[in-house]
Amino acid sequence: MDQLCPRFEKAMVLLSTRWVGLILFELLKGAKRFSEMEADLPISGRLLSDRLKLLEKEGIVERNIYSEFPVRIEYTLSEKGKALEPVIKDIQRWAEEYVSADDAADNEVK
Amino acid sequence: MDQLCPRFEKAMVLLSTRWVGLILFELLKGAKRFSEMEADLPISGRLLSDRLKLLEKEGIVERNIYSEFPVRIEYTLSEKGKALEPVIKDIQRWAEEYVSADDAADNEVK
DNA sequence: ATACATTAGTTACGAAAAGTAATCTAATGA
DNA sequence: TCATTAGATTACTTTTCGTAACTAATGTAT
Repeated sequence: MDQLCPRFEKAMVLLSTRWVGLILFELLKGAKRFSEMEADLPISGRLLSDRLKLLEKEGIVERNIYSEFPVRIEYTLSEKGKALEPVIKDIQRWAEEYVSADDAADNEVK
Repeated sequence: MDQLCPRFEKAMVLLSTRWVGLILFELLKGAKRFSEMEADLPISGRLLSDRLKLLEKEGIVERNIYSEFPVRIEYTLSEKGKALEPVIKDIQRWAEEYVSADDAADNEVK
């Protein structure tokens, strides 16, 4: 039995947190507002708020406030966040090659 | 608001399932028995059992029974499972570069 | 001044899911 | 009968989730 690298384990736990992957995917496309993400992702406002706070705390997401009318708040990826792009891209490639349309349907139907 | 690709969403949900990443990491090192994984990973037997069943159902993990004394059961990655290696490697690289030792400590201390 | 609209959350709370440890089952050979 | 491996089951606690209502800041209309 060998030890897990603590940094790896930490990364894994973070990235395994529900919705974190999808939020990263969303932000890789560019800056997003709270309400845009809420509309795009199958996630409630409460959870989205929780996750954004978590990702901000971890230095992965940045929160920018623009004092316009009405107030506009944009979320973007930090350098640390952008560095996760290869992970997301690999998952996309894998999904295209190995996840069948039928498998994917399981998610919807419930 | 654009639609999420169902295959990608399915892959993301699967890979975001708690412990799945660590189990894949473990199996990328080679065939493992139930008790080895239980010892290596911070996860109870019940959950390990659940996750292995899930991964087997998804065609990612294979379960091989050897009728020896005592019975030996080994888990290995299928081709579909091995194809996830780049994802895990990317996460390792990212963790080494961006997760500080202090951050990693958060995981342990609780 | 008062009331309303807009964006971005927060809070409260019950329901559901996930977590654990400990104990039980089953197959097989010594 | 006991030991070994693998896992299922039970009983229980903890965490997480989703809905819906509420807050806060700011500008606009009356």
